[in-house]
Amino acid sequence: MMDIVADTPAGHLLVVDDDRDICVLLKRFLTRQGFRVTTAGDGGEMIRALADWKIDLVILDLMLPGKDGLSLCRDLRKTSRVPIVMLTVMGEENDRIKGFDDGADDYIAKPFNPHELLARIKAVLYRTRMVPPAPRGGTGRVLWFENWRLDVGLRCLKSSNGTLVDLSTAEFDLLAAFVEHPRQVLSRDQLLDLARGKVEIPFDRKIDMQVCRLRLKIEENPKQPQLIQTVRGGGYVFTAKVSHVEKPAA
Amino acid sequence: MMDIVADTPAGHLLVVDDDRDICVLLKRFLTRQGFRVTTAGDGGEMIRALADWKIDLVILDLMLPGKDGLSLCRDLRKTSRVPIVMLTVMGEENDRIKGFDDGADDYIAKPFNPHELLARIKAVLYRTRMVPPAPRGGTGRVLWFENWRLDVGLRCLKSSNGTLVDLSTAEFDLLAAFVEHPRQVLSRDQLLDLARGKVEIPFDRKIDMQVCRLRLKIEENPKQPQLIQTVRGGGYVFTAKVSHVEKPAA
DNA sequence: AAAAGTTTGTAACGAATTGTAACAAGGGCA
DNA sequence: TGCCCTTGTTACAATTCGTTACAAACTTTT
Repeated sequence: MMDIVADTPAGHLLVVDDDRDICVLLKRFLTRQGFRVTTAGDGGEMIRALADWKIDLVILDLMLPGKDGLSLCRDLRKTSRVPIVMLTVMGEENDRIKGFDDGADDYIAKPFNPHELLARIKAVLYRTRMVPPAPRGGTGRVLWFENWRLDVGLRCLKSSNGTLVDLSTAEFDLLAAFVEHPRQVLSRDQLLDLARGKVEIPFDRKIDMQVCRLRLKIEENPKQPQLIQTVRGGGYVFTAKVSHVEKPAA
Repeated sequence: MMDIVADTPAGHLLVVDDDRDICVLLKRFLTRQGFRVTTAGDGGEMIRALADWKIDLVILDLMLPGKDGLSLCRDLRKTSRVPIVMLTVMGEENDRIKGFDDGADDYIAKPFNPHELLARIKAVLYRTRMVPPAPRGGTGRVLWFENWRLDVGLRCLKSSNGTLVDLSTAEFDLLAAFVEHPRQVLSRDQLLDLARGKVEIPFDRKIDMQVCRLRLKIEENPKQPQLIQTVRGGGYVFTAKVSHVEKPAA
């Protein structure tokens, strides 16, 4: 259950399509645009996802194995007010209109232009007022330290030579906590709180491990760490100078 | 030769398209917009251009004679991080999305609005351009005394011959306290305070131990200490002459 | 749904660091 | 010199941290 608290995405989308490729590509694209994306291959998975998460918008393929998208759309509307964008296939004009009839908030024909889909998603989200239309101020935060560029919105870390460093969620959150509180000694409890957003019960050594792993990825020489230094009996400090850069709205 | 300057997002673009007209038109337009533009008609020319110049962004047509744009895109991504904007033809929707999958940073469908292309180029350049990291600020305080160089920012101590002396955190802090208060008699309480930032309760002999250990590491002859001298009944004094040096921006 | 691959958390061991105790050494003063 | 007091040093014990190995929890693939 990955729960991201540090920087909430623009919204949580659910893509329902039986074509795995489409799911993957859409997930990648929309994630890059700042959304959190969950995918489902059929109606069952969709129901489950909707039960498990608070979904802001559903992108629903018209043709699905088992129960088709239209019926799902209808069903959904009976039980929920979640906005729906239907994916239809070029030429199925009738179905398209039916899609509207059956409660979809918008539709888009496959093959589609991802940017157009994005625009529709934003428009629907805006209309339904679930989420502010543009990514909020914090989303585009980009931070520099040493030779690193940390894009909080995109949740990625690049070296200045351009190589992308692969950080897991937990690693990213921890690093973000450090970078956003440079030159402060952060106790393990504080770090746990900052990185997970939760106050965990017992004194743990999770953080130690996490720090160790993080150091392996971002320190030149992990044995003599420059960025994350340990304060015996206190916690850890991030010692680099951090410069903030505000990314303009896309 | 390229310039990394802040005034304009201008840069050196490489347009790869087998359609000579497109190349010419794009070159004219983009040049007017302040970019330096090189064109290539196929993959071979592209490779050569990339070798000859420092290209900031590649505009790559999807359909090319010989090796097509997609494979080129993939290849390029393996060897370089240069941003890529793909040109696709309306209707090649699958390829379009695949372009994303294969590492393009953005794409635009032909026929396109030049201004839209311009906007995409700028956006990609902004997203991907690496700004040199900010120099480390005042934290780079460096202090000299005798034959030693104490880098407070890097928390390391070097001998003038370059050998690095390995100090533990507590040792470093204690030394820093001394070096930053030269020629002052510092009581044990003061030292405790300066080095740990805390006022500890009972009178201890911790400091004595630390001083002893520090002397072993930095004194030529620990039995007859020159740098840290003890003041009987008072504490310790750091007697060396200290010169401050502000570290230049890296 | 099983399997393979990731990521995260636990346990444990070893190493480094720091504090305590004990005693030796040295200084000042009668 | 001999006695008290302070400091230096050694030995040892107690923390604390880094890291490896492994298990549990999740994800993604098949």
